[in-house]
Parts: sequence; C-alpha cells; structure tokens
Amino acid sequence: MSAVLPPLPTPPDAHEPELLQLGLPEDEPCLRADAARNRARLLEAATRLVAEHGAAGVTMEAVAAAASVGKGTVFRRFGDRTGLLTALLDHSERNFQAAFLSGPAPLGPGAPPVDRLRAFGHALLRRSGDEMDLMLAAEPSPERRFTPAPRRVHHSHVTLLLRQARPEADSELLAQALMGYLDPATIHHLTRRCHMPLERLEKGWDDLVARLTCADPPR
Amino acid sequence: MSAVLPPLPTPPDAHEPELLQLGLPEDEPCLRADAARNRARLLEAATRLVAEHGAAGVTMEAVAAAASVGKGTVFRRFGDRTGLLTALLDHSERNFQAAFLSGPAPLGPGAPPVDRLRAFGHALLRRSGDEMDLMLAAEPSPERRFTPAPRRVHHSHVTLLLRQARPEADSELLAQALMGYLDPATIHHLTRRCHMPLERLEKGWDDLVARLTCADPPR
DNA sequence: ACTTTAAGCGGACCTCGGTCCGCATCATTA
DNA sequence: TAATGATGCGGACCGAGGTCCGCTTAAAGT
Repeated sequence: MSAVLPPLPTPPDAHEPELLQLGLPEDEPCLRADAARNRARLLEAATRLVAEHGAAGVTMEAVAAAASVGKGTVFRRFGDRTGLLTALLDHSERNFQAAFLSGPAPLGPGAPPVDRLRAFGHALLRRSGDEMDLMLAAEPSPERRFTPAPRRVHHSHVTLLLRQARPEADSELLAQALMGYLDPATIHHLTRRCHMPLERLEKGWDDLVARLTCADPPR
Repeated sequence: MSAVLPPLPTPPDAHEPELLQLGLPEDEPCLRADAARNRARLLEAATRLVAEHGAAGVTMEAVAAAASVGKGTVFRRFGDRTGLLTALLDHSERNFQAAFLSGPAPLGPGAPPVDRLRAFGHALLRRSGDEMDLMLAAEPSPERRFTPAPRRVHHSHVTLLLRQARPEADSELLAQALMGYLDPATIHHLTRRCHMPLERLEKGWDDLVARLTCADPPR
C-alpha cells in the first residue's frame, strides 16, 4: 500500500534492508542527523517499555511519547509495529546470524551439514526461549509471515545445509517443514501451553533432522 | 479477558464448543429464539460480504449493519472476529472432519495409518487451496494459533495415526512438525508467493510422511 | 394472564494502528 | 552566509476491533 512518496518505495528499514544471504543490515544507509538521533531515541524508549510492561506495552503512541517524538516519525522510520519490534530484535539476530554464518563449528562452517542443522535448531530453540514475547509480538500477519528478512536468511541457510546433505531432495520444501517446527508460535505452544521441557523439543528436532537427511529413500 | 458475566466463562461458540475428539459442534446448545435468528442473519450477512468483498471486507460493523443488528450482538455471539470467520468455515470443516473420521478409506478409517496420513495431507492441501483467504483471515494471533478446536482435532487425528504407525515415537511432536507443513500461512507462502504447483506440495507431504513414519531408526 | 429474571440487545465509547499533509529543518550549492 | 530543495517531523484524523452498561424481551414459574 501507499508508495506515494517517490523516494520511499518501501519503508526505510521496515524489515532490515537487504541482508539477504550473508550481509547483515547496514547500520542505516545515510540517515539525516536528526533522523538518526530520533531513531536511537525511539529504540531506547521501546526497549525501556518492553522492560517495564512487556511487549504488549509497546504502543506506537507510547513509544513516540516516551521518545518525545511525533507518532508519524515512528511510522516513517519503522514502517509499522512489527517493523519496530523486529528492529528491537536486531542485535540478537545479528549475533545469531554471525554465529551460524561465520562462528565456530558445529553451528558455524566446518562441521558436516547434519551436525550444523542440529546445532542450528538448538540455538534457535534457546533464543526463542529467551526473547519469546518479543518474537511473538513481532510476528506479522499470516500473509506476510515469511517476508521479514531474518526468516528468509534462516530459511536459505537451512535449505543450503539440506542441499549439502541430500542434493537430490526438494530442499526448499524440506526446509519449510523444518522451519515450521522452529516457528516462535509453535515453540510457545509446546513449551508454555503444553509445558514440554526444552530437552524434549531438542530431542524432537534431532529426530526430525536425522529422518529428513538420511540418504536412503524410505520404503 | 472479560469473564465478567457469570454464565459466560467463554464466549458461546467462539471457536466451536467442544467437538474435541470426535463430536462435531452441536448446532447451538439452547439459544434463545431471537438470538438464534440473529445468529443466522449474521452468518448470512457475513457470507454475502465475503462473496462481495473478500474476507478483508468482513468488518464487524459492516456485518452488524448488513444483518440489521447491533455491533455488540456480533461480539456476544462470536467472541471476536476470528470467531466469526471460524464459524464461516464451519460447514467446510464439518465435511472435512466427517471425511477423515468416518468417511471412506483411505482418508477415513480402514486403510493403514500411513495411507490415511497421506490422504489427510492431500485433502487439507486442497481445502486450503480453496478457502485460502478465509483461513488466513481466521488465523488468530500467534499466542492463540493452536487453540481453535478444528486445529486441535486435526492435531489429535494426526497424532493418533502417527502413534499407530510408530508407537515408540514422540507422536505429539511429530504431529506438530507435520501440521506445520499444512499451516494455511505456509501453504499460502509456497503456492501464492513462491508459485509452487500443488503437486509439488503433495509430493513433499508424501516424502515427509514416509520419512517420519518409517520404522527403522536413522543412522 | 402476570411476574420475574436471566439472556440478549444496541450503540456510545475507548484504544490503537496507520495515514495525511502542511510546516520545519538539515544539507547542499552558490 | 543565503537560497533552495529534499528529507524529516508532528499531530489531527480515520477506521476497525473490542468493551460497557442501561434497556428490552423471551421464556419459565404462579
């Protein structure tokens, strides 16, 4: 919708501009001085609100007020609420991406793909366990669930590892199935609602990975 | 939230009252005459709105107006928007449940569990292909994604079949992984955004089922 | 038929996400 | 330093979901 402003075909850093395969988002292309200052203030204010009232307390108006900034500014900078929340997860996301893209094995490169897949799942499970409420709140509407850049990066990564482990398979689809298991909503459901311990989820993940990557065709 | 009215611990038929394992939702326990009439009017109005403007056009106020009824009445009857949308899917859902609970094999009872699982996936894929927009619109917030009764029924069913096929496995978790693949948002993403043909999804499902149900432990 | 009462009704009201547009401000060029 | 666009800013405004509460009415009891 919109796209009325010529220089803004898409909101500035709504969902992390172009990190795609391995580039992490630039720390803002070339933001005007006041804009950059306001951005920092907004993120700080939002962080404080999360700490005080949880993710549910992060209202666009509240954030704007807490940062002494107009509401329009928040939207201009982050596009929408999920954009702001996603930006709040940026630090954690960078660390995570750094870990599986260039960190030590088995999560990073160097280990066999199956081990890396296992490690990836465990890492994501733990991370979700921590920032659960933020991740849930940052979830876009179903139509856009897979459009935010972090998701796409995770998906590509898993697809890649899968392709290495089983070149003949439909890695795209397999990756989709695997990522479904790691969806924040799923994890929330299993751990918080069904009270499953994390170890059980990890065990389940390992089993899943093993079965989806073993070479010989079933039956 | 709410639970202020003593006789209404949860909205009447917000998400299909108690069909649980195999009971389909009663056609309304004991609704007062005018209430039943209004309910019918509302559903009819909503259906018309969907036909005319798509699921996005189904505004609570619009439905109320189209049914010549107060807005409060809509909420009293259906709890919230997702409740109304879910009710709209009720017919289709009943048919589907009837098919896999007591219809002809291989979807219904009589076939080996693996075949039933395969059939179940294909059936759900097709159904989602049809009522896609309604199903997406009826998706609740991430925290509640798994609370609507239909989902729970599907999950139980898959868990059951899985347990029959592989009694020693963690069927709950496996079912979760399988159901993730059949999530409306996922299907929407793969078919509409990535333009994958349905056959590919079906093939992927079959592969998934085969690998998750084959007896011998991998590696 | 009359009373009673719980269920139902309606729409004013609130909150919050998102848009719009006139005005201010930064950066650039002269 | 002054002029001048482009970029950013702010907050009034809108629409939609959801709540509230006083009034109405169906239906069960007498």
